[in-house]
Amino acid sequence: MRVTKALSDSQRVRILMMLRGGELCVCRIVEVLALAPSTVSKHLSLLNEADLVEVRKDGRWAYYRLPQGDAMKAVRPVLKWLESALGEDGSVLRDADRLARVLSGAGEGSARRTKACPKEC
Amino acid sequence: MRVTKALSDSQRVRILMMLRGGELCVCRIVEVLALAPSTVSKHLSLLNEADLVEVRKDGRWAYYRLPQGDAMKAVRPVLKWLESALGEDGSVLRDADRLARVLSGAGEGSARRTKACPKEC
DNA sequence: TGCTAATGTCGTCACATAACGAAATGACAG
DNA sequence: CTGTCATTTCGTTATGTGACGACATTAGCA
Repeated sequence: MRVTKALSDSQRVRILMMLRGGELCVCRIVEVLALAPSTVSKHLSLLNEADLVEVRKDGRWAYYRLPQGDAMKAVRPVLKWLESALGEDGSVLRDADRLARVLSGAGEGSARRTKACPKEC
Repeated sequence: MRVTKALSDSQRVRILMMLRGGELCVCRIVEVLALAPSTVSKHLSLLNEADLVEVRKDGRWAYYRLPQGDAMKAVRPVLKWLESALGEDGSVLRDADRLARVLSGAGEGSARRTKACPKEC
């Protein structure tokens, strides 16, 4: 039930869909979802408990990603189904858009953020 | 989200698992789950809205079953995954047991209930 | 025509959970 | 060591949801 409960919230599904493109720093997810950091953190920890995401901690930053290796095998069918069920859903598409803008560093003073969160997250 | 929300409750998952063996009358589901009829009815209507079950009304009885035909195609992957994830879960196994006993008409005064709900549901 | 029985609907209550802000944690910079 | 920043944890509040019982509905039967 942990998995289905984790999937029963739309914000968590949005996170999973965003992670299809690769790992993301918490702060970027916060930016895209426009929720309080503490709220996003809670969602991520629920997804983690359900083994739907993995964490990689690097310095002060935490990077979340879809499961890799063996763990991926268990989760793959679910993700595939999610994707087909709502892969082209409105909010998912909008998130992808916003994420692209966030990753390219739009809206900030200078051209920073090459790929990962540092420098300037 | 309707589907994932429908799957996020354990009673509803129990119902889906029970239906793998074929259609069931509401009263039998009530008997196995040991919940109030109104509660079970609500669960069934949620599953129905999520297109995870179909209804067949016959006289005063309502028989629920997993989707057939085209609808089945959309739901199949989900059911397959559910089955592999918790097909041999404790409560699911216990339900199968109780269901078998209910269907065979154990615990009643006489030998009724040949296959469908009438006579004596 | 009424009666009975099986489902479904509605209102209510208790509890789960998503959201926030405040404070704790842990890591790096000085 | 101290300060700062990203993240997490904690406590609170508002809303969502599962459970029940009471009642409405509908189908068959006397």
